[in-house]
Amino acid sequence: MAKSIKEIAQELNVSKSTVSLVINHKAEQARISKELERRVLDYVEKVGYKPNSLAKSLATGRSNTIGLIVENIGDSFFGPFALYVEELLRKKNYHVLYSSTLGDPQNARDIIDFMLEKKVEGILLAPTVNLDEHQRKVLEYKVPLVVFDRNSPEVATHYVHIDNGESSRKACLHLHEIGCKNFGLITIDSDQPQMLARKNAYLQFCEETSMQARILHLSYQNLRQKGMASLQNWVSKNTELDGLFFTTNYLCILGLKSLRSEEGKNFDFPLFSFDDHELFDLLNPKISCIRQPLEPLAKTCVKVLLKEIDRGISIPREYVISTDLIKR
Amino acid sequence: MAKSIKEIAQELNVSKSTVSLVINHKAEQARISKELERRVLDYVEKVGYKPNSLAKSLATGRSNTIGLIVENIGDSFFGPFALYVEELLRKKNYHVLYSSTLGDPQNARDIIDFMLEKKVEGILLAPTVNLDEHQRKVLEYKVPLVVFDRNSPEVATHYVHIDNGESSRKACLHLHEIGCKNFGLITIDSDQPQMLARKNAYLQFCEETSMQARILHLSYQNLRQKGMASLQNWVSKNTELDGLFFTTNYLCILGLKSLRSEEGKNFDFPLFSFDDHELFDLLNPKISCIRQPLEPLAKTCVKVLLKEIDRGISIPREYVISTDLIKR
DNA sequence: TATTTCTACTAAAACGTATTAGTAAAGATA
DNA sequence: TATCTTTACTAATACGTTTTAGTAGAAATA
Repeated sequence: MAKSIKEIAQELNVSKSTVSLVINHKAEQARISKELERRVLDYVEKVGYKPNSLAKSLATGRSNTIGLIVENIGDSFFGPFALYVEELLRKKNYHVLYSSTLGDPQNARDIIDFMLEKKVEGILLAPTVNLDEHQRKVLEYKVPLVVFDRNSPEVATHYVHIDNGESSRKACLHLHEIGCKNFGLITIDSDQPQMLARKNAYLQFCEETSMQARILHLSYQNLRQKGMASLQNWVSKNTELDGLFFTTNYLCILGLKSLRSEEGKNFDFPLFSFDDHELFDLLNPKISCIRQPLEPLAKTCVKVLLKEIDRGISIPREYVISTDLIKR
Repeated sequence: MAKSIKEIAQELNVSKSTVSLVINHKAEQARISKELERRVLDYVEKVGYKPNSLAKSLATGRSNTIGLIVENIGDSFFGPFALYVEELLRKKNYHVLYSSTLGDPQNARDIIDFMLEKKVEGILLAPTVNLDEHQRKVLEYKVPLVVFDRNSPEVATHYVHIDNGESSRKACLHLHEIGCKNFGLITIDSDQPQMLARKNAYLQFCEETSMQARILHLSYQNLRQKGMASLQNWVSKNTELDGLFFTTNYLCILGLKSLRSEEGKNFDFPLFSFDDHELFDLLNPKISCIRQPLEPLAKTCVKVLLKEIDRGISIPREYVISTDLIKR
């Protein structure tokens, strides 16, 4: 069905080179006559020629594809983020090969390998833990790499992120201002740097204000099943609590669900979420939050990556995007 | 950095064929001696050989990639759906080249062309309107195509979907049962078949029960800006309304936001959404809904597509997945 | 008229792999 | 010892492009 340049050339009684040159708008520079150019162009149009991208990439070394590696394409942060990325890249004639790691380093490694094999021209990565080796590998292969959302301090890459510490501090101040003098922190039990930064800012705040630190660590594994129970348990034990700060929106949602399901026992203290959610402004209690501005985040990632691709790999830098405090 | 088979062969003083055969576990069938096999294997391991997928695909005709074309990877239906698809395909050693059409047929056509050029082995498509030609093109190119969520009746493809009419009818019956005798329908102003089916079932229901049909059509363009106003306006004009049926969840969310923002004027009739949402069970008023079971949907899509890829293109069939009515 | 320069192309090599037909050497058979 | 098999490989071709060096013929120059 799909004709190749070779076939087209035979059918037109010209050489493959001629056809290729014409197709790639190099007729003029290769001194192909206008007549022949037209003849080729018309025929190509007529048979509906579609280039074989694989062969093309093999010959040129360019795949026009970039890899996007997120934690979970289905969640309310990465999904919309991915959409922005795709839109921005579409304009530059790039396409996206994406994959979700689900936080599993082995998945992440497989994905990176696959993308290197596919000869993506650059990779946009939200790393899992234990991914240093593979990030170095990408760099060794001279494939531009931009890391976002979190990073490994041990690997020197371009890194686009929000200021987690500062944002977390803003959150604490806000809670304090509206009267919470004993709010607790609910976070995920992992050493993802961005989570640690959020937690540390809270700890620091506690120290400064002499507030007692109350932290619940939940594990990402079977969060749905075990998380709710431990959260309920923890809250009912810590009766002095007068506010909750969730270090990410899915924890906040979990919190809402578990606290809600305890009928009767209506808690009435403020909840705060790191990361907004489409429906947070419809809920009561009202949920204030830190919002990561997705579009600037995506724009910066794409801009930095494309620059690396165009101009060659440069000295790694950090790009900090400031967050918004949404009071509700 | 990345060594090729050719280089490896030279460095080992053997032929390219030998290296290739060993790498592809065909040493035995090609009667390569165990010793040489080991030698090659060790060396390949040592230099960290990574095959060039492009060259490989060019030679074998297999890309191990499938294309996934959705409307919006960032939304709460397609995002999680995509995650399921990816997971299922990962197990079969396939990867995903995805793209969002945003409902724009021209985007969709570009995406399809790109995927054909990339030699994806199959395409999973949620079509936009006016995409018949390009769907036929995919079929002409002998690339397996499975369409989901919506289809064009004019093109014969495998089609995985829920029964929109029947589900919509279930929704109407539910609303009727809980006492709504005058509920209206809010839908999108487009001729997407699944939306039409939902609307038609409502109309049919109206006829059967002699309920007056009240329908508001909103346009997808600048929904966010204009939609809220027209919705508020419509609801306040139709004072007899005692329930609202939204034909999709983003409309329902829009509805919630616009109705909510009218302070004071608290409406207290039931809302029903076609498509669930992560947070619907946390809202009040409680939102009942039709839930499309994402996992079965994704499983069926993937299964059908892989079968087509394996066994060759077969006569198009429809696969209907039944929905759940979630009462809240 | 002999040489140079243009014109309008084409031949050939390259990208990195898979695959099939072929082959030299050793071993088995008669 | 002459022929057939088997062993252990390799040479050659193909996949579909891009790109560079080359070339035959015409036109211009000397």
